[in-house]
Amino acid sequence: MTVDERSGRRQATDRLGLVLAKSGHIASVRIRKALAVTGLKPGHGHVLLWLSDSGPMSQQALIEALGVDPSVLVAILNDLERDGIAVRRRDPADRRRHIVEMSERGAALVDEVDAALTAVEQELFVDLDDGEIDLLRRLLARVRANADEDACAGEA
Amino acid sequence: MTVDERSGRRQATDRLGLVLAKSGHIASVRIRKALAVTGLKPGHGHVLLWLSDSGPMSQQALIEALGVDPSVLVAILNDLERDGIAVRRRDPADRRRHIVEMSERGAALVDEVDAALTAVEQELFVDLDDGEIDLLRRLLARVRANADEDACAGEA
DNA sequence: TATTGTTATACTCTATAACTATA
DNA sequence: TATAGTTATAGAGTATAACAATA
Repeated sequence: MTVDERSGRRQATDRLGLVLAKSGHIASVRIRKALAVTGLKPGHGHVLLWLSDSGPMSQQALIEALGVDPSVLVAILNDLERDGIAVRRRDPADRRRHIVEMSERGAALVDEVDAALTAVEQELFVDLDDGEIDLLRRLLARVRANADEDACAGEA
Repeated sequence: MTVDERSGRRQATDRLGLVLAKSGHIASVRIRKALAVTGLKPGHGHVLLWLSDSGPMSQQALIEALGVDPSVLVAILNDLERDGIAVRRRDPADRRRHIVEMSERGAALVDEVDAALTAVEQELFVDLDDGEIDLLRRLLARVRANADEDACAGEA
């Protein structure tokens, strides 16, 4: 870490907050471009992956999983449903809830989404070995957990 | 890393590209909120830090440093100049160039920006020790370098 | 009264293309 | 002809607030 001798301040290139924001944005842009071949935007692909991993979910569960605003998820689901990729149906046990489910067409898209993401990751992390990739994943998961805790504490 | 047994696919929570994009966005949001007390937006604060670290710079140099589009930098500098935080002057050696410099008012703001960023970093990285923070910084710097190389190769 | 989902809307950030002036 | 900077504009992503339906 380089520290300026006059000010004793870390340089902008070393501010981890800025570095994380920048590299995250780079990843977002790459993902958006890679997913374009599937006709999906990042949030749409992300929802599809969750439905593929976890099966039918309520919108609330998806909101928590993706960490997005309810209005954002509604817009995503409107698109997915219009294109026949996912379906909303009322939960008979609680008619306020919508259960979201992949359609067959959605299931067919998952592999494309997966391949596009894998390609992006190979580009971005090309010179990291498996151990470093796993390390990065763990460190970022802890950052995310810290942020979630803060958010919960802030709400309470 | 968890792998689904049926599909052999990584779960969404383990896709490093998605994790990086998400944690980066969280950092962006935190930085934006923290900088609000200084009256600056993230890009504006970032420019100010670079001018503080490196002294007067051409707009081209700032464009490279921040990794933004020229039109984005112009908008930022218009704001900073309007608010008396930075000044543009023509380079006498090449009258196409603008040399950008902090004003005294800008210099006075740098410490506030620095403090706001430090506060965000303490929140986000609270449970990482110094070694882990440094590790994360190095890993992300390599990701950024990979992306820059790709971008250059793509342009050529 | 609280919760789930919806709509309308506005704001931030970023990118694209066409332009001016200087070299 | 190429480069530095500018402008206008459009798009993606997100957040806010007010709302309907159900519990």
